[in-house]
Amino acid sequence: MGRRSDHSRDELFEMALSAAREIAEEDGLKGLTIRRIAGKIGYSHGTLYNLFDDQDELILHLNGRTLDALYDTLSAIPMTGDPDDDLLALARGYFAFTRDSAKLWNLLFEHHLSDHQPLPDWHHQKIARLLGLMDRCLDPLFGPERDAEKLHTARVIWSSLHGMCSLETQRKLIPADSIEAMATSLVKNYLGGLRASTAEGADGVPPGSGP
Amino acid sequence: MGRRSDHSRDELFEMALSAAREIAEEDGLKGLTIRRIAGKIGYSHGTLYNLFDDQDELILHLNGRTLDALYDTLSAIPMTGDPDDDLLALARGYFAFTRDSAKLWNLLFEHHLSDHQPLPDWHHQKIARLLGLMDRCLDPLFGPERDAEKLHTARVIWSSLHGMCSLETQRKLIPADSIEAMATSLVKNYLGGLRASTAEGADGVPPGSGP
DNA sequence: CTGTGATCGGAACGTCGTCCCATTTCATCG
DNA sequence: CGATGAAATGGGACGACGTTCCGATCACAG
Repeated sequence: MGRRSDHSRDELFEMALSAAREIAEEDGLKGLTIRRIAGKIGYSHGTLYNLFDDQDELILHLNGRTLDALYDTLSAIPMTGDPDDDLLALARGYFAFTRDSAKLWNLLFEHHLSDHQPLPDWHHQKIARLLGLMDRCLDPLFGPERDAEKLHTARVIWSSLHGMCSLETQRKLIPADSIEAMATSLVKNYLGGLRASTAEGADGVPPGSGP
Repeated sequence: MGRRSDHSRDELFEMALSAAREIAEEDGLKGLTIRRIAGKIGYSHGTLYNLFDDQDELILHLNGRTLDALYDTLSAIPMTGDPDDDLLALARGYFAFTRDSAKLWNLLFEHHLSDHQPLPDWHHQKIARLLGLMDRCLDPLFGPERDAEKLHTARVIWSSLHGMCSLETQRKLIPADSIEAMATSLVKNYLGGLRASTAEGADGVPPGSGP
């Protein structure tokens, strides 16, 4: 019953998160119990409380791993330098990830910290890193002196793609459209409108769209 | 212990959903337990199982009420006939709703039926009704013979707005941009690009858009 | 070899969803 | 009016959950 030297503390940490990932991939948040994770790695449930403060923190770390995996997937996509093509390539990679790891990706949004506690900084940085990938695609469209607009544009596109994935995985956008087609339409026309309005010196308002 | 005629079955149904709504508004999904709902309306927890199959079905009905409330809010917004203005008015109404009823709106997406069971038809119809509001805004942009493109456009915008709300309420889009500004940018430029591409006969939105 | 501190297993507690059933009440019929 | 059956209600029971706690046990320093 006492101390076992089967695994180091770090190994245990990894084993727990790995087991949690497998359970979440299979049964989602509902099946992700402390006791089941502990059973899967051959330890008692009390032991997990030596590694994590509570269930929330465990899931937070699992979500961190999911964000890392998404970043690894997207950052491996080759960029061509064409904003439209590159954004769509990222979108396709994103969609593929949310489909292959649907339950894991859903966990990112199903799980909340209680009392509207803010997420830790390292979590926000993982998100910012993902947004940075989109941001870089837009470099050719915006000069280096227009960083704020570029970031704004990246956020609009990122949020929009997120919404498409969210509604698709929950099957709440029927009759189902192809989200690939939706993303294509979004990128082509949104960037098209953006190019037109900035080319004519307007402020985001395309000419001829006034009341 | 026995039958009470304090309330009819329908009254009980309404009382339960109303109590559930108040609890969800305060404590979200975590606090939404059968026992707490029952306690709030002065009945035992067993009684709720005469009204609902299980917790999932209760939440499903609560979510239905939330969709109804959202529809009532949005359909009361006066329309001008200008697609840009009307879509933005709907977006602002949507944003206001998701902020005022944040926990209730989150419940729409935190809660899943197990085993990827499809949502009931009446639920899908409530969503379709909301989408219809966006669809009607786009009437001036698309002739009556281009219904498919119009619906496609409505879905792109609806999904995008949803993504913005989703990331905002979860504070997962920091540093926070104003989603009102994001929505304005989206609608102006996306519709602008759409107008430009269709005016030039390009295929920004191919009819029957498939790969 | 001995002490000490970290680590582990598992009991305990309160809560949960769900099932079950004796009990009570209402509506209907004789 | 009184009996009868159906519907509804309260609450016990069960297994599972998150979390806390503590005695038992082991690794390691001295």
